[in-house]
Amino acid sequence: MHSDQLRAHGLRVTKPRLAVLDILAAGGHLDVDEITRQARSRLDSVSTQAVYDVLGALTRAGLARRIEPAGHPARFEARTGDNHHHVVCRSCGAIGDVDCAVDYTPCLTPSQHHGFRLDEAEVTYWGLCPACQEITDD
Amino acid sequence: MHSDQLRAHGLRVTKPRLAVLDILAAGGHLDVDEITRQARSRLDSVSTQAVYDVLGALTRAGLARRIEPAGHPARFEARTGDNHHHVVCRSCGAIGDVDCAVDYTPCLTPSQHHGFRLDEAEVTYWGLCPACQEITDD
DNA sequence: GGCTAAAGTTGACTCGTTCCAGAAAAAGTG
DNA sequence: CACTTTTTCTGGAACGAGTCAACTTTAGCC
Repeated sequence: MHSDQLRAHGLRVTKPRLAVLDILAAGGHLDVDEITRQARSRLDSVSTQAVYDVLGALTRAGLARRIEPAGHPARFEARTGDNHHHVVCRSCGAIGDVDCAVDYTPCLTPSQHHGFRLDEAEVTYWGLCPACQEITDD
Repeated sequence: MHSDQLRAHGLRVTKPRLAVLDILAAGGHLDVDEITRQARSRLDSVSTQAVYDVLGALTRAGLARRIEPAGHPARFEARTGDNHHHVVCRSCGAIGDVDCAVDYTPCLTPSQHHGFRLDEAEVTYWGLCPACQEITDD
């Protein structure tokens, strides 16, 4: 149950949180608007702020992951723990998952690090999704 | 001369464009604010809008590259043509360059592409820059 | 030098997001 | 069950980054 997940991370179990967690668990990369809409269809009502709060809490707890593709509103996905990456459509912002291409993460070991203490390597593939290709091609 | 670069890309040579191109050529990863400030110190005056327009034109022409780290304002760098990546400080947004770790770009050939037509692979390393480490550590 | 399209100016405005206050409602604890 | 603390609510205001639109200026070409 998702309630256990919440408790395990020291978060209180509330309806909005369960709803959002449920929505994210269903898969996909949703923006705040979409999450809010879906949450409202499950509960009688949820405030926009509550959704932002919940997403913030889940992200901090590591139960959700925030994806912020340049030029598009932020999206969230259930964090599966694996180190996967994303394909983003330049035109509509659609997102797809991509497993790390190589076994060993070439990612986390850059040649130079300028003294930075690194904690994550993010890979984003940019292109056009099938739907947007059709529109552009015609 | 930078005027030639502009002309070569079909762009008219104007004072704001030369100034911005000059500033970028000096190196670094600057945000619009900083570019505007530097441009104003070279010219009598430049509108914020003009700076955005110029940066847009330069980016479209391939003379500049836009970097947009999640949670930080966009930054621009002179495009050197090589396929390098960036280290970004989570705290202050400072950016450093990193050459592609591997010779063959493992980057551009993800295992799955969901039908997307890809044109770029972006790698961002997240961490704390030396300065911010000190503040956090203490 | 004069013409025309491209580039710049100005100011209002959008968008996604955050913050704020105070009141109400739940959740966990003893 | 009563109590304390967290979370949520309503609603509004504010934010920074960036965009739009109408008008003026300027670069490049004859």
